[in-house]
Amino acid sequence: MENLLSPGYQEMEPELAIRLGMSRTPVREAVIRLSKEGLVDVIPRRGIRVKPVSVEDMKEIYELLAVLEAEASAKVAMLPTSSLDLDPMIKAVELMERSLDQKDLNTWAKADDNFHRSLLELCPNRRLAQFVGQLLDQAHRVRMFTLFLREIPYKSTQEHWDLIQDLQAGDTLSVQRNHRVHREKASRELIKILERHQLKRI
Amino acid sequence: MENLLSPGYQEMEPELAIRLGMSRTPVREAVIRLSKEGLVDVIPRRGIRVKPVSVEDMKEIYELLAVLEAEASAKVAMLPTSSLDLDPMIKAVELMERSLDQKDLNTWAKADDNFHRSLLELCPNRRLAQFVGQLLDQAHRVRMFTLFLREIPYKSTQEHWDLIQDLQAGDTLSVQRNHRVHREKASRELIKILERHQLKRI
DNA sequence: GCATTCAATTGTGTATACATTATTAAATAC
DNA sequence: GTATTTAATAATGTATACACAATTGAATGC
Repeated sequence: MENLLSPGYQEMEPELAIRLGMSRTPVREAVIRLSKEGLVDVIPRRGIRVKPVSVEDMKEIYELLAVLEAEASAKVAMLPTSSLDLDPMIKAVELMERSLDQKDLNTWAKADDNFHRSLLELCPNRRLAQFVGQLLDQAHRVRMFTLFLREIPYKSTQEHWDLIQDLQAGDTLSVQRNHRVHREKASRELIKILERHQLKRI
Repeated sequence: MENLLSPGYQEMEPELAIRLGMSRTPVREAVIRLSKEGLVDVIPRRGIRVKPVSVEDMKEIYELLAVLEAEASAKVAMLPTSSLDLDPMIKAVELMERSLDQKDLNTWAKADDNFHRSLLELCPNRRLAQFVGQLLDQAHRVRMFTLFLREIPYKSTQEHWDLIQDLQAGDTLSVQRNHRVHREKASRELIKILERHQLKRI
């Protein structure tokens, strides 16, 4: 359903339409949407290009995730516990644990993504949630790519449990700090891998 | 160039096309773009609606502006002073002062907007800058509306000079705190006006 | 041989036409 | 008279067609 076209891939509107078996109209409309989401570039008369995500891009994205997810967490922690359904997040972390046991990194990554998106659903600031969702989309390809190049993320699971506990306790400041640290750590590791493997653009 | 259609205004694609004197295709494409920017809603079979901005929306927007503009300022303050061109910002504040002397609030508002957007241009995190730009767009209509309902913003000018000084001094933490406080203050005043005048949606 | 201009090809933007689906209104049955 | 079903209307999504603009290549002039 995604990632069918490689990064850097570039072709013109009419060719894309033929490849996708539809007319130019829906292709154009999809391209407008995708370019607004920052996933493709439209270079007039040169074609539509699947945006390769650079190391610099990942630094930008994770810098924003650190600030904004932490903010979102804090907002969620401020909600009355009665109206909080943390079940999806708990289920996600349980799946992370199980898949890690079986060394099924793909499932782990999906569960991790699920955890973060479930948290966003609880965030009352919808603009915040929606923008963070876009950032996660943009980072997705690179995360998938580095998934098998990184160490197995045993420690990460505990960090997620900690966030859940903070939310249950309604500890605004703690969850904000922990989430921020969580992303800053992830960022450092990711950048390290990208630079070690000379993966300038993915 | 903007604000031709009132908030809450709603009509179908074909009617919009006739009103704008063009075919449905460019209308559709514009609507897709505008909906991605959060300025209109597409309600299938009911029409395209110019999004009225509610008090809740403004709370969301200013909450994000407080965090993100402060972050952007901090990033700018971390840049080497040599590569920093603060001239547009200085010019903007000077214009704010002059227009305030002449009680020309429209010019003041434009200069104020210019100040904040000039700062964004300096921010190396382009995603951050672009998203904050969108938030400013969304808040624009309400700001214009409340412009003549608020007190004349004499104090605001000094706050802007302070930010410039922080940037010149490269004082990351100070500019971050000051910018955040600046927006939080603006937010409180705006919300107060909206609630006092019962302006639920603009 | 190089540069400039003109023509041909091709991509983009816009218009129009068509098919599909949803909603509303009308008609019939209970 | 009300409810359910069907038909008509109208909006959306997609396809096609056309006009314009830009780029590339060829041809001619210097």
